[in-house]
Amino acid sequence: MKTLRILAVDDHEMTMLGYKFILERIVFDDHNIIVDTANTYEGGKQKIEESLHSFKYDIIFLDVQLFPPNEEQPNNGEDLGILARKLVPESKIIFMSSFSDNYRINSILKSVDPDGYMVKTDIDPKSLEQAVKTVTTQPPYYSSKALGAIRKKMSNDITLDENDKKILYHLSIGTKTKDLEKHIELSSSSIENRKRHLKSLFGTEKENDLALILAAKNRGFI
Amino acid sequence: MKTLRILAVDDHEMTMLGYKFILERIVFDDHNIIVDTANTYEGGKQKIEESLHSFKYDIIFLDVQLFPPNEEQPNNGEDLGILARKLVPESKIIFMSSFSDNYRINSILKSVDPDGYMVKTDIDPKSLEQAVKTVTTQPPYYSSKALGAIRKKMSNDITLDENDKKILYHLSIGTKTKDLEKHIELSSSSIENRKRHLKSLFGTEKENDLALILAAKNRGFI
DNA sequence: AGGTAAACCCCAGTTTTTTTAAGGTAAAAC
DNA sequence: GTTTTACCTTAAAAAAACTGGGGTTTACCT
Repeated sequence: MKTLRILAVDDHEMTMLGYKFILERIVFDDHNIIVDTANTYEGGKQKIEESLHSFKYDIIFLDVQLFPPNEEQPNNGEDLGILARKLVPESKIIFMSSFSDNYRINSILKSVDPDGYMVKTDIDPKSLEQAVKTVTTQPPYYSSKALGAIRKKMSNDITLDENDKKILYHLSIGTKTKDLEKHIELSSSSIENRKRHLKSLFGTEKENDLALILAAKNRGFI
Repeated sequence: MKTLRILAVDDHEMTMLGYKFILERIVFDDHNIIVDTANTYEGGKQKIEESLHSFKYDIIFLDVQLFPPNEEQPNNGEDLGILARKLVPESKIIFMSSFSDNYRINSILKSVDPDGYMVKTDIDPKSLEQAVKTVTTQPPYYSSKALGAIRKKMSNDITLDENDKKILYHLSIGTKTKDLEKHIELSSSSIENRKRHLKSLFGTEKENDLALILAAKNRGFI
């Protein structure tokens, strides 16, 4: 009887209890599943560091958003993922996130390259079980909505560089064109040029910014 | 009792019989599964065209390689996929292929954006069943090895243009540098520059071409 | 070992693309 | 009704990519 150790980090106490309840009831070969939990960045970090000197977690579930969006917290789930990768590279990391937007998914897939990514609305006992099993045998596991987003990106032949992506992202969250230069290392006319270029790429010439971000969203870039 | 109609196209008669045998035995809600088969591009095309006037196929399984690699055939599974998309856009298309190399996977994901992609070594009764169910309810379905390839691509931030990809691809199939100009619309010195640039991108400066294509393979580009 | 072809490297000139600044117009916001 | 913002044009500067011409090194063949 092997023991499969899981750490789940989510800021909502209740949902985490749900995960723990479901995960520990998974029947998986001759494995005994034990779930630890934490509900802050610091708490998760501590659990991982403690584990270094004893057992190590086989799977770490991480909520991307460890704090309410309005609170300006320095560290989120993504940072904890990066830290975990460094401390315990052999642990499988599965991200959970409520948004299925491509910008964040892409950012996470690049920065930590997790062994799994689940959009929260896809999470249920069945998918959690599937995730645990897939990730331990042949990662990665991506939940249905995540796969949909990934599919959009893969079926796309438009390639954008970092500046283009930043422009799209900032526009999508409501940043005004005139304020873009504060976030992107380019002159205002360059940004305008790129915006024009982007609109032609996405077939929204002579339309407004909303049409552009809508098109970019449809194609899976935001 | 609904009827789920499946068309499977593969040039190996025997493997196709296997698919038919397994697919028709899948228990899926109150569905009755019927599998038609074809073993050539022409045969598949004909079946699809016939279906236009009666029922339509719910799922079409397509072997990417419909002919032995040495035979110079004009049409392969990819072409049949493009045709099928045009004739019956509502049919789900699942590609099967023996190679898991990214170059081909990417090409197919872009040209037809199939609802499923299965690497042949991943195919077994269980995965076939999973593919049928996933594709009918919430596509896409990608088999384990395909997901591995997709993961590699998603997790890296190197963006290459068409010429770079062509150079990598041709180098990987053994094309000599001096012959590259026949396949790519660039001068020989441009190709050399790009090769140098590629080697620096992949961290294989001052190494030979083998190191470059190995690195590119590892990162999921070939 | 000698000879040859391919791979590789470097440079200088050219073309192409990107960036930048400056100035103007039309629409929207206040 | 004035100010702000978005958008466009132009021209010049800078950066990046391409090209043709050198050359040297490496690999392979007999």
